[in-house]
Amino acid sequence: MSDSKPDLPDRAQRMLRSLIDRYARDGQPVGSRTLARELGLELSPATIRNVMSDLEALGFISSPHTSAGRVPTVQGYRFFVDTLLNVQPLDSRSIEKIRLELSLEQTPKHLVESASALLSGITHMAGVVTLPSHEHALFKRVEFIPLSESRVLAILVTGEDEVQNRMLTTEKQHSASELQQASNYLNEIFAGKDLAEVRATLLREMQETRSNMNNMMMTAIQMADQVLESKQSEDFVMAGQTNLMEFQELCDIDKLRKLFDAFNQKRDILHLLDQCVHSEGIQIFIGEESGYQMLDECSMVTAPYSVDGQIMGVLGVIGPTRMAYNRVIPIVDATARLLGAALNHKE
Amino acid sequence: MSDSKPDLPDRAQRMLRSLIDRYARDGQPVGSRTLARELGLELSPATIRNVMSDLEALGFISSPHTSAGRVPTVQGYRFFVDTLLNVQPLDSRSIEKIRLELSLEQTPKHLVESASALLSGITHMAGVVTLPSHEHALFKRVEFIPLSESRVLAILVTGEDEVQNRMLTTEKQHSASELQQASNYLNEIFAGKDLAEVRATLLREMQETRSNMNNMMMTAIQMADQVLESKQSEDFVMAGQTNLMEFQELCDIDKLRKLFDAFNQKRDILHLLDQCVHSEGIQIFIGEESGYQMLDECSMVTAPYSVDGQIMGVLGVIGPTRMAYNRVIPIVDATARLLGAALNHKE
DNA sequence: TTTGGCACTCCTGACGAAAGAGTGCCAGCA
DNA sequence: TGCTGGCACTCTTTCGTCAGGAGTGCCAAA
Repeated sequence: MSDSKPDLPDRAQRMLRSLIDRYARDGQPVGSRTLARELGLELSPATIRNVMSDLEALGFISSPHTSAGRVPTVQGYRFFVDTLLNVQPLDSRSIEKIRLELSLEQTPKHLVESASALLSGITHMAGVVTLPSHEHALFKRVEFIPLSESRVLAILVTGEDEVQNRMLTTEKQHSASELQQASNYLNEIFAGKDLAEVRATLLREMQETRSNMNNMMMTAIQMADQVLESKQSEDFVMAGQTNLMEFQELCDIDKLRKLFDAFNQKRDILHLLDQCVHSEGIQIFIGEESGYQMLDECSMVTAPYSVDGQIMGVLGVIGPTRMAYNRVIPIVDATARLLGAALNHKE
Repeated sequence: MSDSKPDLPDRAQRMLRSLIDRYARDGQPVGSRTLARELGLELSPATIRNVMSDLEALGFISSPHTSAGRVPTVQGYRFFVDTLLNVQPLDSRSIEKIRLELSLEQTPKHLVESASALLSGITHMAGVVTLPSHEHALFKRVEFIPLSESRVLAILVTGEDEVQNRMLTTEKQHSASELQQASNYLNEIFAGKDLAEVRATLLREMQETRSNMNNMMMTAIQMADQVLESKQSEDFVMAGQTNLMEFQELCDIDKLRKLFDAFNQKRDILHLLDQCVHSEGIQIFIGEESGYQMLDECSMVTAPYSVDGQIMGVLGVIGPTRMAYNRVIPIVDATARLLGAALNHKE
């Protein structure tokens, strides 16, 4: 049964699990007596103390001061999460609730907002979802609208009628009909193709000798290149930040401020989320592991979400390190799947 | 000199002003001795006490408990702001700094963000700016792009090349050329007109007998109506929320949470800002005056900003009730003007 | 009208004692 | 050898008390 990691006796494992469990519930250091009761086994506090001493020696728990109970360390959580966490799949009622909620939303943007609200609502922590990447959206059509001598408005319609506007500045002036021809040309050859592929093709064409290209094609390709080059700056949506104020470990106004500043700045959080994009499944940062000081007492559980096997973005939950990982992980996991599915339906 | 409000002796006024001033600085109740020193006049604390007693009777100040100093009440602030506040215009260096900062931004959206960052940065409180209303933007052109049987993408370009997308659903299917004709027609007759005016005209046309209208015109008008009807939901941009955590009176985690929830929800704040749109100048809500509980210990100073005499939106500052109004008001005022001017230049 | 004086109230911070929680260690027991 | 009860010890938390400080209100005198 227990494919126990090297040399941690079964009993110690169970105790670590119990301690983490209890600490998750009330955030107080757990003492030997409490743990004895918690554990249910017929063991005296003294025995528990011996094992706790071992766990402390291994660096899995520590006590804030001599006469306090023990608290899991980051290493303790890491071990717990990596080797002795067993996650049940989310119960079907919850899944149905999420699916229903998501099914009400129409646009990807709304879906993403709804997903982050769900994450925060269900976990009582902060939910975060990156906007779906457009990198692998399908090219549907493009239109060019001349606005002034040197400015052209490009409208790119992708996949499920997602629209993006780009303002282009051109050296020479293009007539409306020229632009019309260009867009017709592009729409014809690229419709239904993957945006990344379209871009690759464009680059290739621009490299090749231009002699055998007529004026119209030149225009078309140059403009399309401009449209595609400005990679949509990544962004994310957040909900339930204020839930984090409920946890005593974050009630310190100074920590709180650092945290909220990070949320507003977005840059650091985005960077962290980026790291999770290609993690192929649940990713967990515990406390200081993230490398960002403002997340010191926090953990982040993320999962990428994808459509048709293509990863579109990441979603997750940010909460105190003592969060109930076994509860949060299935929620994040399910939400990622369901968001992917919901995006797929609209597509 | 002093156009003193009925029956408040000059000296009492000066004392109230001093007290408010001092309280703004360190947030502690002000006692008679402190005030005596603060005031500079050669008056003994006992005298001060007598006058303070009068001010308390008038409801302008109150003491948290017997042996504490006095604190201005909401009525006290109201009186102060209404009748004995003299605001100097903002010094020209600060003005230049704001102007410069705003001049770097290109789009209205960026301008608004920059303005709110400036407000929060200069005042060390929270800055808030509503997005400019499009109600009176100028119609530049509209394009219709058919996407599927019943879905048409409408692109509305206004004023200084601001672009809005709308997805329309139509009963009957329109061909590309039909749509082209419709947009040509609309662009021809409405170019350069005020959006509100355009909408009014459209409504009128729809009322009139439709017999003398050809198919194309019908299409055009119906579609245009759809484009314009969905009034852009108002929104605002905020910056420096976390500055508010610095003030002890807001360090209570519970108050803080209510406040930040309100910021995230946006609805209530938006409603408040709405009330300020047509106030023709600086508007100040002090503490509970706003009617919203979460702003109990807070005040809000706002000013509408306008372009060519048309009010485009509101901006302001949210901070603790004890903020230095005489410093904040000129900042809000100047920023409103400068934002208006900056928007004008881009237009 | 202003002022100094005085008694009074209330908060605040310090100190110490007691209580409580938890630990480590040790000796005894199965 | 592993578990247990017991015990001394440590450290935090809580509570009450107490003194000090800040501020008030009132009164009588200038």
